[in-house]
Amino acid sequence: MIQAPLDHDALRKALEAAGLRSTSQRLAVYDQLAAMPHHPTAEEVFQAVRSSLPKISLATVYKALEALVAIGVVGRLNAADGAGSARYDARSEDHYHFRCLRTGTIHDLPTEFDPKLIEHLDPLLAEDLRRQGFQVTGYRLELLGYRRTDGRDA
Amino acid sequence: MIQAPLDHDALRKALEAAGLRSTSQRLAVYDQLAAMPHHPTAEEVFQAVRSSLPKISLATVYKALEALVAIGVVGRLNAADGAGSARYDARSEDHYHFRCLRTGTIHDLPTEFDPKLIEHLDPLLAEDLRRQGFQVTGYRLELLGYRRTDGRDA
DNA sequence: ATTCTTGCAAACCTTTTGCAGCCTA
DNA sequence: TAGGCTGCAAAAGGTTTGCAAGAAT
Repeated sequence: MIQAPLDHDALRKALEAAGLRSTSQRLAVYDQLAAMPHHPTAEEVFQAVRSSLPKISLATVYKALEALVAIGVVGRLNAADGAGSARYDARSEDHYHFRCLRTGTIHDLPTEFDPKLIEHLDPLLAEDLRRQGFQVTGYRLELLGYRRTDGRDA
Repeated sequence: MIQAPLDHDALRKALEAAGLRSTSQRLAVYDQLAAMPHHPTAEEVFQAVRSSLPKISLATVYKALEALVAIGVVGRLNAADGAGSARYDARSEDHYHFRCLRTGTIHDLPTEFDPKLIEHLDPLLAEDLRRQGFQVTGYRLELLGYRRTDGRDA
């Protein structure tokens, strides 16, 4: 099971530590995001959050997501191939994604394997890159394919 | 050195084989794209192509890029993290990218290493994924970091 | 009390589309 | 010649911004 989402106290502290205020909108956005298994778009988060905060606006959802990304408790994922909208992820640490080429949805991958993939990359390559002026600080691995249609997928 | 870009004859054949026509705009877009080392946005391609075809329109550049992606001679890369614009790549086969977190530019990585990374992924995981309904057909690996500022980068 | 945040609407940017005229096969 | 393609302009998403009123510290 992925990772325990932050509770309100932890999230309040994280916001506070960054000099940001903890508002009901930010908490609600985080809660809804953490509860959605397929990393949703801002619009999807908006629709979900309306159930608890009917008067929230889409702009506020964008701002809240931006704040959560800024403090590092939420990640923003790129769109399928440059088109469409961004997707958000309540996990902050490195992990892998599976992107369904049919629906565009993104799923978390179990991370029992290879948590430090980059250490396996050819050390010679790393040396080579450094020499060329590339300082590598992280990586992103995404598996592509098709998800059996049987439920949570659209 | 990466890969030889297609010459006009090869590109004409590729377009023809797909039932598409070879136009000066499509050839020019491909040429400019292949000549740019840091995978450019549609707008950047547009500006570059104007030097040879001053009356080309941005819409045509988008359509040409779409055609080139459709026949598989150009790849479309996702935007940095969901925001901004897509970037294009005149290479079609699997390879790796380095994304500069400062400028957003994307560079090709030398591919001397690990051309079949996915085969190294835990076979157990692959089995696990299949059981869960994920059919993996490809993957995307992107290194993130900072590029020494010394030239082609903005 | 002060400063940050919200919500609304308008602005913005990237990408797509409709259509008349042009060009390729 | 026929049908795809271009170029223009307008439309369509998705995301950001300006600002007055409201909320958090």
